[in-house]
Amino acid sequence: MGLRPEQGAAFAAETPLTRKLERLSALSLDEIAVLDDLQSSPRRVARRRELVAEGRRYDGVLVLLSGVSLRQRVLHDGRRQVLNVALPGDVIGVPGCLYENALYTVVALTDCLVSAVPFVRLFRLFEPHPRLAATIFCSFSREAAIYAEHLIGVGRRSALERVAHFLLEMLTRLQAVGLAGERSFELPLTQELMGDALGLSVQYVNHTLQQLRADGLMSLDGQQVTINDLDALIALADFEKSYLGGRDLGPLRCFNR
Amino acid sequence: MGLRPEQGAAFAAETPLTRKLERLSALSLDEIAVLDDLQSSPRRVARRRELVAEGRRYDGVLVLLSGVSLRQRVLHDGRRQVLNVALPGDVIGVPGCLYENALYTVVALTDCLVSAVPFVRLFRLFEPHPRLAATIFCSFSREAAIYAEHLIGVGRRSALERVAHFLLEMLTRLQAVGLAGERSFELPLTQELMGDALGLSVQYVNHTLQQLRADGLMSLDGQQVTINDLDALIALADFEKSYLGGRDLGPLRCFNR
DNA sequence: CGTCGCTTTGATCATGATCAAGGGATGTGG
DNA sequence: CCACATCCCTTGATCATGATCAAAGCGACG
Repeated sequence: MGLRPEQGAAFAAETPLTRKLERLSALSLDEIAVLDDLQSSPRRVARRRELVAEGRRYDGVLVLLSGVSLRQRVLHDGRRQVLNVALPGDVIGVPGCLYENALYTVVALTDCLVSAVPFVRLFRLFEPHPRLAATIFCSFSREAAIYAEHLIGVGRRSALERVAHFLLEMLTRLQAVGLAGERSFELPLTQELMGDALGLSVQYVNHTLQQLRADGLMSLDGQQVTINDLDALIALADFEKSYLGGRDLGPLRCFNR
Repeated sequence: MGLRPEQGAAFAAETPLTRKLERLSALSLDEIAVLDDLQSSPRRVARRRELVAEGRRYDGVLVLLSGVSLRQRVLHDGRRQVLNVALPGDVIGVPGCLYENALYTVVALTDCLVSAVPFVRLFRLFEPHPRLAATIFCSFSREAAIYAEHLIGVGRRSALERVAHFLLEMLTRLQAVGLAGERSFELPLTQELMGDALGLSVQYVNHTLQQLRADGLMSLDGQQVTINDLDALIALADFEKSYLGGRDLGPLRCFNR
């Protein structure tokens, strides 16, 4: 569902991945065709199933076409850390699948549509499409920036700031793939999972959300989050969205000459 | 100092970077020559100077040849999060420099020797040396794994586990570039910086180190750390070193056929 | 010899965890 | 259609991990 709704459109960025990469640097029709080809023959994965299993070996990555999935690690005593939330357009398996044995588990939070891209196909882009390859590999490297930002949050932000930051990140990322409104979106995680992502207990996440609501910064109706005072929330969270996007991928400038 | 000590050696992995990449997959003499060339004309940077300034624009990355540097972010109110410790052989500027404006600051902890590698030169490797380019870009992507591991630590490990994990990571990484003994190394950070890396206060880091010493797991003499009971420390920290290395870079297998 | 940077110590405090339990929803099988 | 189960949110009480504040010791270095 939702896969290429406007099949007839002349040069629309059709898949979420194309859409995302387009935000980094303009793509040629040729490159878009290559990307589309990479995402052909998608596979359906049901809720709660594992997309990537820790310890297994993989020969490629997955592109998430629709749905939401979670990268996580469970420690021996059951404590869990959610490393990242993958939204449509995200690539699953970086960096976990770059190792002999996958480092993390990725589970489908909702039913997902994914397309497998073997490493061979990625590396074969080097020669005919160096610019596209560079764009893709830079976006892989940027993965690290999202983790770094989470690290800053978990390491040095208070619970309130963390939750606020998380909400802003979700809003921004969902907007980037057209899944959120101006100031509202549907929260894809339970409060327990938010806790596991933010290094907090369920109860404290709940408490914190109530605090944000009491302060009039946001409101919650079921899973529907509405940000009431965007500026105040941004100030509270010290949110700097540049790490999520940025118009022209800096390093790619050198292809323009 | 320490740069290419054995100039005459026939096929020694001479620079720390070559050494590191060699651990991922065997390099041809040709590829080693290219790497050496990338690292020619190093620049000296004094202690405390910034190698990368947050907000500035960069057109390449730096390879750290010798010395230690810190990637960090300072929040508006002065709280600091140390994101990573860069050791010889590490590439500085991923992912921070992949943005229009650098996301993080990198400061030299000791005097450093670095070599600048413009993005153009990296991308020019695609065509003549696809295998090498793949190795380099995969190692960039793996950067994310180190952050993810830190995230797990800061999010879900106790202070004791965190400090233990940090010590083990330093030991392993320093060994990889020949800067540590079997079970001892020189700690390149002050306790305050360790705190900023681990999301702890200075005093508590101190307290925790004393606890580890009292339990006979390690001993400390000035900056010299000695691990007394490696197995116990590994068990305590739930340390899984595969994220730091791993013999054959999984995705590169496809070049072998 | 004084100062600066770092470690150490101790006392007090607060953020956020844990434990325990109740309360809707939604779903499911009898 | 109802009993029951499950999943998730919510509330309150208590507890502990680790922060903060304050200050002293201790080299090294100019």
